[in-house]
Amino acid sequence: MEASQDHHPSTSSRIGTTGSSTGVGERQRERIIRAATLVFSRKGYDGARVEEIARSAGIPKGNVLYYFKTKKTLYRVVIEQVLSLWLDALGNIAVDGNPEEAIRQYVNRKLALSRNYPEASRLFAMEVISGAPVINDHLSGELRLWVEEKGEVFRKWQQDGLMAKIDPAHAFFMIWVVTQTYADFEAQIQAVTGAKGYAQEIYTDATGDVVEALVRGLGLKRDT
Amino acid sequence: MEASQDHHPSTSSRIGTTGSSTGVGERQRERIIRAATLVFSRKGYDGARVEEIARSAGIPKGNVLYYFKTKKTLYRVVIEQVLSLWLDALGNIAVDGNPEEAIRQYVNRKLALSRNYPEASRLFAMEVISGAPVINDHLSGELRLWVEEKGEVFRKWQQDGLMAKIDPAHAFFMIWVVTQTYADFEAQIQAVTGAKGYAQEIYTDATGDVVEALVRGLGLKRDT
DNA sequence: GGAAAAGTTGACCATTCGGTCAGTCCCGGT
DNA sequence: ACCGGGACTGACCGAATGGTCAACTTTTCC
Repeated sequence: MEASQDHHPSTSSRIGTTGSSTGVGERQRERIIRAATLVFSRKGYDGARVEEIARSAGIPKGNVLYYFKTKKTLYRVVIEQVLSLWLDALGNIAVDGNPEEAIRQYVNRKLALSRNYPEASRLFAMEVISGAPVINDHLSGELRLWVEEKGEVFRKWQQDGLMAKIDPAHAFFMIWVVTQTYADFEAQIQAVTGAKGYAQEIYTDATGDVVEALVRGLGLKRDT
Repeated sequence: MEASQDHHPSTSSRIGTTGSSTGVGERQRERIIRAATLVFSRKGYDGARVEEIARSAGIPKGNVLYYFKTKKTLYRVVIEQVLSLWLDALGNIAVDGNPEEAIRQYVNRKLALSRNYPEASRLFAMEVISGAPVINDHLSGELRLWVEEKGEVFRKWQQDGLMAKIDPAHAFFMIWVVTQTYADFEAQIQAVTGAKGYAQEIYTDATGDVVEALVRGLGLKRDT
């Protein structure tokens, strides 16, 4: 909940309302953002059509452009929201406590994220595959710092013999990519497994195995 | 090397030539396919522009449409070529021999693939994230069969206590996604690690760690 | 050498796209 | 009742897009 950078309607008034509704068309804004996330996540920025976003939101195209002056503005807002969701979920990895439990929790948290917001995960993946033209700065800024910081924790664990000696950054890549697979490659997994009730079945089945495999792969031990 | 389904020029004559050049414009065809792979892998089908593909191939747009009647035809050819590359690389996992070595080889083979053909990997990822509208049949057909078949091998290993008890399909997902990360998420990895000579540094550094982590994660043992 | 086939090109067309805009609707305040 | 402004809409515009085509050049084959 942040990231506004546009035009006429925004979080400007909001003070003068009766007190109950938080902004009149604020609902519309979120409707549009939700629809845009969906379309952008499937087609990418260039492939997405404003009118399709509008249709998906159930409103005319003109109305979309009323809230977001340009397609690019809308994309920025959407992807920045997705990114902040992603970064928030990175959260804290408990420095103390035992590594195994810490990572187990972290993995589960990320797994839940891509289960609950698969479109967000896909949009993020799309952006990165496209070369991250929009969020590159965020990646080499905030994310990089986060990795360096948390990487130190990994290094400490490794020195204590509680974690396999893997370049911390690559350990993160491995965790991230594995947890996101089930959202990003849903189509492939669905095709291969022939799953019907995808959301429920797969996640429940896979979660356990995957977490264990990761913990094992990273050689995480319980602090004694 | 197959997959032609278009228009006038194709692998029609080829017999009558002097013997040296295998078709005159056959080079062009491949030029175009290479360029198309690049553009499609960054923008996806809808986002890619025929003219951009043409520019990337260094020829006028009209010439591209001469070899491939429509954008869709070109995309089909390109992605089917990528898919066959992918499926070929699946190759055989040695049924006998020790599991650890078998998977180690398999992972290394896939890792090499995404190092040598990162655009192919990205294009495949894009297609799947978009919902695999074109290759869905292939995935639920050939790929699914392959997984079921090779999954049996995994199950046998598991019964012999040579592999952790993970749903075989998910074991494959894990292997695939980890090996593809370095191609698909290159932008992110580059941003986070600040790597300059990406292609060389990262792959050399990561390969070892990743392979070990996977082998460990899948609980693979050497047959004794 | 010459004609047919294959290859190449820029001009051109219909459609679609992102974005603008004038005008309408709906609301609370006075 | 009336006003003013935010919310909304469909018609519209210029630019870009996928695709066609007729003219032209090159290659192939007898």
